[in-house]
Amino acid sequence: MLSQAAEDYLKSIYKLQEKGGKVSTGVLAEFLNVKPASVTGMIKKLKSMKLIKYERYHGVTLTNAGKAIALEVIRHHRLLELYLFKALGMPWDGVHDEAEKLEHVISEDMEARMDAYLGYPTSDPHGSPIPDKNGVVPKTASIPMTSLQDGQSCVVAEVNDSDSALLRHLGIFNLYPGTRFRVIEVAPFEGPFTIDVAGQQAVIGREVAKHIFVDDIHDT
Amino acid sequence: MLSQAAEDYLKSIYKLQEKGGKVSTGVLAEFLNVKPASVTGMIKKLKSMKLIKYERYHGVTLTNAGKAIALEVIRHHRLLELYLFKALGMPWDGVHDEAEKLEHVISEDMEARMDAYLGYPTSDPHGSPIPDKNGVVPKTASIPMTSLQDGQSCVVAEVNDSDSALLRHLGIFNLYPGTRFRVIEVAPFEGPFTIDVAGQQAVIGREVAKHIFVDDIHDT
DNA sequence: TGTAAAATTTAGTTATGCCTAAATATTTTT
DNA sequence: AAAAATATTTAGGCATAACTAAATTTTACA
Repeated sequence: MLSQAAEDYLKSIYKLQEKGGKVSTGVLAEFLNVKPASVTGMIKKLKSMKLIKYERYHGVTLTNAGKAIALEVIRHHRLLELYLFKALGMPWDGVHDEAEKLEHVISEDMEARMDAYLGYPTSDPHGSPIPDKNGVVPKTASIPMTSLQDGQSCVVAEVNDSDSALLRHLGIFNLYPGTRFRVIEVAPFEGPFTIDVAGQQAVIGREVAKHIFVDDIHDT
Repeated sequence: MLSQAAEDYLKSIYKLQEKGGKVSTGVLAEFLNVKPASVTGMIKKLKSMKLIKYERYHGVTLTNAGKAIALEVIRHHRLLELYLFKALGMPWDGVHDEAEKLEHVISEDMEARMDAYLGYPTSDPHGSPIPDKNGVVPKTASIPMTSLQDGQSCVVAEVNDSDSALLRHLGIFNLYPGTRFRVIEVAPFEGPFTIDVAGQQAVIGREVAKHIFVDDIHDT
């Protein structure tokens, strides 16, 4: 069995790899809140297990075996988030931390039971896709809210799940996945977004908007 | 935060202490499947944290602080067992292993939500009492099945939860907590018990009977 | 293109929690 | 009550996964 630390490394590499191909030691260290020297150590171990490809000073990528494990852990995490949200009524800003601990310890049987209970869902409470049991990730096609223009209407597709204060803030405006809103105005010079959510006006700063992804865009 | 290993030691000391007062290094080592030398090491650590009382060569007992932690872990375990059984439909011979891993990682919030969902239960699927959130353990007054006589009728109160093969075996005869059965015959010379469960006859060996505890006994 | 800055790796340390082997204390037996 | 058997502790090691400090490699720019 793989250690929790190793699973976290693989999961993190997967997430960072999605943006840019190779993942550097420094970026991974920053993401995992450890020192770069510690990352080098774990990298060697993961390489010896053939879970990553690695050359000194040149970053890492996952092998197929490594990717499979990363997706399994992500699947656990997202299924757990949705399960805790729906079955136990946990607030959407609380499920991430709980899932972060549980994802490493649940059995395949428990995974399957949650999956069935939830009706084989494809996304978690924050809109992130849930890989299926074969590691296939449902396709999503959302764009950052920051690229919206005045007058455009859209639906919240996904929000960053790791910052619970941000999630509480979005909850106040009802900005959950599935919620439609319309951009009233984008203030010039990288200013905030004034939007209309179900008749209510809200002002969303750039920093917040960066963490919101939307789709189904219409000009009005 | 206390390590999982430390929590397991405290939980084990609590369970062993229930039978005989002080817990010896050897008994604890056997129970935890580690070597006595390892136990000595952990004991020193727990003593320095004031969670146990200990004198070289003379066994350990829990302090109030240690007992509180032990009961918290046991509460997690038993709530989880019942939750997995009722909410996810896990078989009663599977919940122990899953709970064993989860008990160390769930939050107080999750504990409270499961407790509420289950209606503040007082016993788990194997009939073991669930300590309340203040560490108060519901009183039970069951006796070992091995002390039953011919013709006595009783109700299953509690069965040992850690041996899943045993639990599967009992499941075949419907010997769950709450099930009433009658002793038809106790074979002489430490022989097996022939019993009647809802009209069905079953033969239960001594070794199995040792793990079954019963109450509400009537002579018929 | 050479040098300074930045990133990364190596080397050596720490803490946990387990192990074996040897030493020591306690208990049982004769 | 001494010897033998049993239990426990000490001493020294190992693996994991983090750390700091120093050395090395890469990159960026002057």
